[in-house]
Amino acid sequence: MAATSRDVARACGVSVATVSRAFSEKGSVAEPTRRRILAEAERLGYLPDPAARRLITGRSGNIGLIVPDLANPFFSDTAKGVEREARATRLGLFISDTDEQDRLEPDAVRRICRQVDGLIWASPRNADEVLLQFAGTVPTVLLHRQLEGWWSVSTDLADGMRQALVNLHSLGHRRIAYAGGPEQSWSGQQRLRGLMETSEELGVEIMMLGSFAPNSDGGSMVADVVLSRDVSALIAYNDAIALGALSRLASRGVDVPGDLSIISCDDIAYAKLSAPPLTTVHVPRHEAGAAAVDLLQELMANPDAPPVAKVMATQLVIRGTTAPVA
Amino acid sequence: MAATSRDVARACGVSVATVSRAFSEKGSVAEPTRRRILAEAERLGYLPDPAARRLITGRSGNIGLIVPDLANPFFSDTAKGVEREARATRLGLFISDTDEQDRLEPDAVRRICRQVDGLIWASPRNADEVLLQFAGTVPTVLLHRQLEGWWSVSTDLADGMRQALVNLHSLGHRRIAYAGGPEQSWSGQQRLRGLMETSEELGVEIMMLGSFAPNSDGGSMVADVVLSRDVSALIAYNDAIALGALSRLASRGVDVPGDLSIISCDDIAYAKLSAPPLTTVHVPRHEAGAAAVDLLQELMANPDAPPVAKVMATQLVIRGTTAPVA
DNA sequence: TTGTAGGCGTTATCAC
DNA sequence: GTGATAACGCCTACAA
Repeated sequence: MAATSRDVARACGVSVATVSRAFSEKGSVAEPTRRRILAEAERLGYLPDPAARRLITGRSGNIGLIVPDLANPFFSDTAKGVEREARATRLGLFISDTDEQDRLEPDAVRRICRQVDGLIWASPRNADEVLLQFAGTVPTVLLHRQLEGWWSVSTDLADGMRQALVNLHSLGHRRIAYAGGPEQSWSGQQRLRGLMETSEELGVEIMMLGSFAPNSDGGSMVADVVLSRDVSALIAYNDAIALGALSRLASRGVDVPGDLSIISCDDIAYAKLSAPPLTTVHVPRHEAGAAAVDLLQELMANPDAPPVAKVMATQLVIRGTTAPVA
Repeated sequence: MAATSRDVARACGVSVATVSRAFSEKGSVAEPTRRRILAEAERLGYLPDPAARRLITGRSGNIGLIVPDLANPFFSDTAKGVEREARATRLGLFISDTDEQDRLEPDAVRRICRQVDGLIWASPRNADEVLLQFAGTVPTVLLHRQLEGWWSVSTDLADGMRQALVNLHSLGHRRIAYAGGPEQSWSGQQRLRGLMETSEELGVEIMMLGSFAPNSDGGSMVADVVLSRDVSALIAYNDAIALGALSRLASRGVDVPGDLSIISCDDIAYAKLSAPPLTTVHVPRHEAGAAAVDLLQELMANPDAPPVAKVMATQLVIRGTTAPVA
């Protein structure tokens, strides 16, 4: 059995209250007494029980993170950013993965919210109403998504798409296709908005190829579809699709970027390792995750502050899958 | 403020004890009473407070996972397996990433162990002594590693290396190099053992290229080193190294597998998307993660049971980076 | 600066 | 089957 504050108190000849104060960092304890207590605690292996502490203070020192898929590099990088910042600020981290199933999210929130002081919720596709049902339950920062009245950290995908389109346009491309991802995706809508606005601006029309699974299998399908159309450039929803497409295109003997230029979105680690390396819109996932923790701390410290919606910049990274139009 | 058992009790005209029993699934409560309580609880939004429950029962319903790097696909796939199985068995999951720094692990364990009923610890490189110092602290299952007297789930990398070497040998390769990873790595030692035993068996000698960072940058270095040696095949520590090498080799105009065959280890998602796709030893990370949760549950249910060291099979997957020797 | 005492929300132990 | 009550380990007025 682990030592309790009583054990330490007895061993030091003080009361449990003094032991508690010695550990709460702010109660006033005579310096020699504190040192004696800390030493004795160390010797006995005593640390305050988080559950007991939580019961009375109402705070657990933990935060929660809900993501659709930890095995997806986009989200594992995000989670890493959250984890690192949480660790740096001495917060414990609870993680729940919902296996890309929106309907599991409410249960995940319910199961997690009593154990944490705040929640970071990456819900790319769930309906606003589902989120709203948890308003006020637990301090929450949305990640990779915005919602009126909520705290959030998102990335400027609309501008990312603008950069992509402007770049293709300046390379002379006029017949450009877009392969979209899941239709309900919030960030997908931002991409679309950026694409629409910019295509109007530039006076180019974009051929919509439809909605694809945001993974390499979806990418294979994209490759076959795009070859059936008369386009010189492709913008893909994300790197996974682009990598899948690239692989399929190679096996069909298509030269990238000679026959077709490709730009995608995310800039995951393997984007730079493909042949040729992907030109892609860098999305600062790690930084977004860390920022979400910072915002959450603000929110937890001041629950009545007006919501902050932080938007992080994206940046086109030009590599090997784009070239001037033939 | 959330409703408490007292609120529900009052609303139902019963005692808190009965409410508690209605939620503990096994206490005897008259069926109509239970239904009334559950309905009222639902209405009030009552759920037992996990902290209070933990304080008295001593169990939290949570488990912990410690991994070196969540952003590394090897570990994020592992974590995903853990998460999914934990969710399936209704266990909460605490995650701590140690940023590949062994010295952070003890602190991570200490901070996590009071909040969980059991721990899954992926420590590829830390010294046995560091682990032993936590013996008996909290039910623990080691992951991707074995240690005498401990519960563990690992994968048979020695056999994986045997399969790789036998395959290269049967393709006619005799001048074979090995690019290793971190030297203290437990799984690295298993790879080495498999390589040694099999090379002796087959009567081929293996050229040791040394120790490299297990990421794509390490792979670039491997590429340059291997080109300075007279070999026809390369075995790489993991896919990240192989992918980095492949990329570098392509830019140096080396034909894979024409000039050089490559086999690596792990079979991460992007292994099949490179050009050519990687021949690699499949390591069942997801399954290993899930198995660790199962084992941990056994251990938690019966802390005095003799330790189980589960070893999962690996399997060579032949794709495009290997060919008969020129 | 330190001690005393009450209570956080739940479960376990008894009676009834 | 149900109710009263004492823990669980800690924090926090309040008193000294």
